[in-house]
Amino acid sequence: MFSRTCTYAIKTMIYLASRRGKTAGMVGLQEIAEAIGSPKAFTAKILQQLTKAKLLDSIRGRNGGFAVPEGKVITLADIVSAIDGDELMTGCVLGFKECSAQHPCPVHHKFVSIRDYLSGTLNTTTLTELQQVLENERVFLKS
Amino acid sequence: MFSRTCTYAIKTMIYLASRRGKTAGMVGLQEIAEAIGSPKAFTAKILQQLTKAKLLDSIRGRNGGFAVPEGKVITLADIVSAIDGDELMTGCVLGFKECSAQHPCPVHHKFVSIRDYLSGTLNTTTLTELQQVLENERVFLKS
DNA sequence: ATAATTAAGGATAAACTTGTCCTTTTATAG
DNA sequence: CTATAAAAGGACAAGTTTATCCTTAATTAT
Repeated sequence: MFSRTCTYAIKTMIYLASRRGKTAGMVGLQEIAEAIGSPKAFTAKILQQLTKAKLLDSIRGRNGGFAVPEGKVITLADIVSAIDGDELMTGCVLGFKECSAQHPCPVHHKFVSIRDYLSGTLNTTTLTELQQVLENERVFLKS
Repeated sequence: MFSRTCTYAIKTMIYLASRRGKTAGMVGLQEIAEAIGSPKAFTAKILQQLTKAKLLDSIRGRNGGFAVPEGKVITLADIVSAIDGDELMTGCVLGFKECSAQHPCPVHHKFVSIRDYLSGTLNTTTLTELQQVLENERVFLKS
């Protein structure tokens, strides 16, 4: 469903959301990679992408690191879109460019509601919400 | 969502289902690849996989080819499972092995119903049904 | 029997994703 | 200022998916 890169991105964002408020400063790459169990150097690249997409703030140098921008509402759709693009949310499951209700692929009508349901969930699920799940329940970010 | 290989497999199966009955004999690789717009040699490998998974019959030599076994009910789940495995239908979207209702990842409760809806659709959608869609409507298998 | 046709299967290549390493840039502590 | 710490960025390596090519095996028409 999502690329592995995207799952790292989602975990990263949830972790950083859960640290927002608790820490004054920024959270470093090292800590993030340990918290979500991801390869450090690869995670650095993903953090760059998220930063370029304005989903994270970053500061270089001593005491630098990453943080979710204060006050910004971020959804799962924002993250997925930044990393995997929105093919999953808007494209045809068989990969046809011209697939539509008027000119459908054979499975179009079977999948359009699944895609909309998925898309709706991604668009309405916020980081804040997921951060609360992580805090309030017996929930993990790393195996 | 699905691998490209899997989309070729689905298109192949729908095409062969639509040819079932209409032709006495088997349908050859060449015709299949043209009908669904896929690379011929690669499609050959996929046909092998589908045959090994018992989703297709194959016959070698002159007048040989492939066909959907007569009388067999095949669902999208059968095809997806044979090609991509069932991670999509049963696994955690973040890739955790130990994710469950009791021990959930942060997005588990958001995605479990999507996964079940998707899984339900795959399991209940039959080739026969899709073949009829292809025949009765203005539907295409190739761009 | 022989030639022609077609799927099966092995080896290899191209493209993309995932992952590492090293250098450069930026910022801060001392 | 200088040394240290951290992100940015480029180059490269490993792994996986997608795709091609060629040989082998099986079947049939002649």
